[in-house]
Amino acid sequence: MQSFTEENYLKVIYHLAEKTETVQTNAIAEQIQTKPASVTDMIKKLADKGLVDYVKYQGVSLTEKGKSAAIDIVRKHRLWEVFLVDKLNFKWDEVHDVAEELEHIKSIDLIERLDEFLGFPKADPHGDPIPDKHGRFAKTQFIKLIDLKVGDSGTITGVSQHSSAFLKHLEKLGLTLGKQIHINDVTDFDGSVEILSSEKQINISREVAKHILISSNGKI
Amino acid sequence: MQSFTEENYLKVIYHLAEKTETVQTNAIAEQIQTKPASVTDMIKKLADKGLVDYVKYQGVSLTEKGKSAAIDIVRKHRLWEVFLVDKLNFKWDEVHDVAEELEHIKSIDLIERLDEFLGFPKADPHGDPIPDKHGRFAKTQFIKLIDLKVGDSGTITGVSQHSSAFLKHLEKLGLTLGKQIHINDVTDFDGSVEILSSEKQINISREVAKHILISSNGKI
DNA sequence: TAAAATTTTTAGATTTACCTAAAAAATTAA
DNA sequence: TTAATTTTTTAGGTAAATCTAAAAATTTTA
Ligand SMILES: [Mn+2]
Ligand SMILES: [Mn+2]
Ligand SMILES: [Mn+2]
Ligand SMILES: [Mn+2]
Repeated sequence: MQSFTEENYLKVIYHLAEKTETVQTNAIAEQIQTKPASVTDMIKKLADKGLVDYVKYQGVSLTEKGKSAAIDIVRKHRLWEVFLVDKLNFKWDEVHDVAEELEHIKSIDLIERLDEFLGFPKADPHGDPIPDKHGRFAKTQFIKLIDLKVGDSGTITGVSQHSSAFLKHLEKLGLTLGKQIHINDVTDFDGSVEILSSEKQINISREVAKHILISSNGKI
Repeated sequence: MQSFTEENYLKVIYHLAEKTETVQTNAIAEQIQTKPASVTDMIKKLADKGLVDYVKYQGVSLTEKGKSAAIDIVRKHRLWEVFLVDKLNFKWDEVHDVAEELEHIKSIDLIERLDEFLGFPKADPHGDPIPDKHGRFAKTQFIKLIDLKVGDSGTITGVSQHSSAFLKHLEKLGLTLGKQIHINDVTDFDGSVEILSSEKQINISREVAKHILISSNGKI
């Protein structure tokens, strides 16, 4: 069994490993909001427990055991987010911090029953996939909105930025999960994107377009 | 804001104070499963924070601030227990340990929304009253089953022992919350009680009878 | 490839919540 | 009302998770 703190390290390493094979001390420190020296200490501890592979100065990666522990925490986090949105009527920008706490509750029974209560959801309120109880989940193939071409269309199925500010902004623009969009134009001047959604013309900045994930249904 | 550990101390002191005005160091140690020396340390800390009144060698009591913090934790504990039983189909003997963890989740919003989702319940699965958001709740006037006389009858509305073994035993006897009971006889030999419930004759030991709480409707 | 910059680790402290052992105070019994 | 017992506190220490400052390794730049 891992401590609250160890679990947070595992989860952060797991997410960082989605970008780079081996994860750097400084990157972990930034995510955990702690100092690199503290990260080194904890990495050693996790290595002793067989949860990460670690070579001094070379970065860390999760072992199978560590990865499975991390996925378990991700599963809990996302299921709790679904609970908060579907059952307690939280907005999608309000759930992350509470889920950060709830994900550490230790009870296998609890999470299996919660999963059932929620109807075995496949994705959380931000479109992220929810691993099943064996840690299995489909690797979703999303395209960033920014990478679509003029004339392409698709459905918003995820976001790659979970900050409240960003999510509130999308909400205001009406760009929520499940919405159909069509690329009308890309502005030469600033790279901003003109899209059509729910029969409305919306202009979004490059920065916003980068973090909207689309399951494309190709050209109309 | 209190730490997880401080919250546990406050809650334990609150419950112990229901029996004795001022709470002893050893009593706290036993509940928290720790050593008296550790309790003394923590009591000093709580006193510094203005959560308890403490005179060396004289025991502790909660200040208004401490009491309100304790009631807040009790509220959370009991609401989560209702959630586990009503929504996730846990049995009444399975919820306590999970609720011990859930009660420490920090989010005012979460607990208010949970309360609403559950329909503002007034009592938890063991019949214990749930304080409202201002910490107010009716002091329930229960009578112990053991204190009833032959010929009395009433409704089971609570238990004063929350161990899984005890609750499972009651379940098996069919003595759950809301059940009507009638005292048929008290055995001279061992003080065991003959009761009538759901048209069945049941014999319960003194020990069991001590921990069943009845809202009496007097003699039939 | 040597110097500079960056990243990572070590060394030594700190804080929180514990512990054991021994001293002190309070309570109970003789 | 002493003596014995019990309760509580103090003193001194430990483990987990932090920190700062400085040293060491690696990477980048010139
Ligand atoms: Mn989240
Ligand atoms: Mn999410
Ligand atoms: Mn309980
Ligand atoms: Mn209860």
